Amino acid sequence: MASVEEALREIARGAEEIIPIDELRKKLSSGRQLIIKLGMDPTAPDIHLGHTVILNKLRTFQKLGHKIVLVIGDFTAAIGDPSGKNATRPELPREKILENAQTYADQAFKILDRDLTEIRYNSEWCEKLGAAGTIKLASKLTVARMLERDDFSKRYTSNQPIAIHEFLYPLFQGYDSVALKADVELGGTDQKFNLLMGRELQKDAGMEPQCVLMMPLLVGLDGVVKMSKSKHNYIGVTDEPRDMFGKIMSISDDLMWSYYDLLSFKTVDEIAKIKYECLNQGKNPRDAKIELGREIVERYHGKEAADAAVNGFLSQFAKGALPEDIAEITLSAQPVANLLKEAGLCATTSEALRMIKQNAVKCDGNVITSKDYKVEAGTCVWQVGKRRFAKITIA
RNA sequence: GGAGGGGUUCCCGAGUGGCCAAAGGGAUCAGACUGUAAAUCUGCCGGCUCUGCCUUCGAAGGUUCGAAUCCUUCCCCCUCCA
Repeated sequence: MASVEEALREIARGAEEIIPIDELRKKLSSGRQLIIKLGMDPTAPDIHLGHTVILNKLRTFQKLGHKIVLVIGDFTAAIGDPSGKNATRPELPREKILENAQTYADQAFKILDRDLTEIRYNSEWCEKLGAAGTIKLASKLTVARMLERDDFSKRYTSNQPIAIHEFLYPLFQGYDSVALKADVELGGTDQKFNLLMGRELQKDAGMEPQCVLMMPLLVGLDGVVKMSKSKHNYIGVTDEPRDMFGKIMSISDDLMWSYYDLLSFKTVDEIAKIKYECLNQGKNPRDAKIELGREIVERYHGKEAADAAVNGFLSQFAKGALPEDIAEITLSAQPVANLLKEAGLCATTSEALRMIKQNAVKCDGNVITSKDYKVEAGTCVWQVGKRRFAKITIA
């Protein structure tokens, strides 16, 4: 059994903020099994690397023997977490929410120990509240307090709509903590308001308030906003190995260091060493990125797939070779633009024509310069841009 | 309930009767340069049977030779007053 201080150091690693740290120390010292809560909003089915930052941290708690409770927000999903949003979220149909929740949980178990994890749906206790309970809950907070929230105040001052039900989200999330008697709740920094709500409601209910641990938000592939499904800047844990690796290779060097800190299982010292080598000893940052990519792909797909992804990448982009498995398709003779559309290389013929005009289309390595290019019978490898390939046979 | 402002192509945002597939910026995509990095430069940026044609400016009607722009009704958002 690790000492309390050791445990605390491990828990605090990479964390943005722990509120309040003294209470957490006290809870850890008590020797009892703590209830660690993580809420999940099942509005999108795929877990991406941004989510894993927190899941990795949950795993740390698991290793220390504490109990993880994943709260699937099937009830609150009807609201949609307004955190960090600048718009009201669309409502999801019930069956879609449950389906997402299932997929979500399955993916979480790529990281978490299934035997030490409990999954609860918050409709279990939220539905029992009924209208009367909800009104009582809503009485705990003032509108002024609610408008202190950064995302709400921004929307409010910029004349964006805020629906009343969005105010209920933090309250229900806080109520989850009451229902579960949570000791610690994890979340991203954007969850601060919601997480603290749990503390307030627990105090109000006369129980020991939970501690709050916030992890930094992982920045998405664009290098600007946080990784999220809706921004299309994410790396999903179910992404194909080659895709996953390619996405990691496409991030900027600055972003890479942030990914190292939040995603790598290497020790802080090991990461510092790699960084030093790149900055002072002429190590190519590309190689550091390859190492990171390999580690992450291996975590979700195994060593063999990781090796294949790395090698495929090197031969395709560093040496200019063709990728290994190119989709094969047989089509009838037709104008080039239509051919590219039919083969799925371009979304529309207009796009295909544009690509041709921009010298982005190649047939067996030769740039196609005219839309009037005569397609001949036989098999050729067609390429659009750097990464779209198809082997087309003209019947 | 009253008064006023507003809904434009992925996003922001110009556009008040023809020169509008619609300025400008962002994102995406492509080309150059590279480490498929970033930055930078260039181009593209509704669709099609592509020197032309078709569909688009909250929705539906209408006026007009011609409407994103004018009129009518409806839907939605915001602000102030009550």
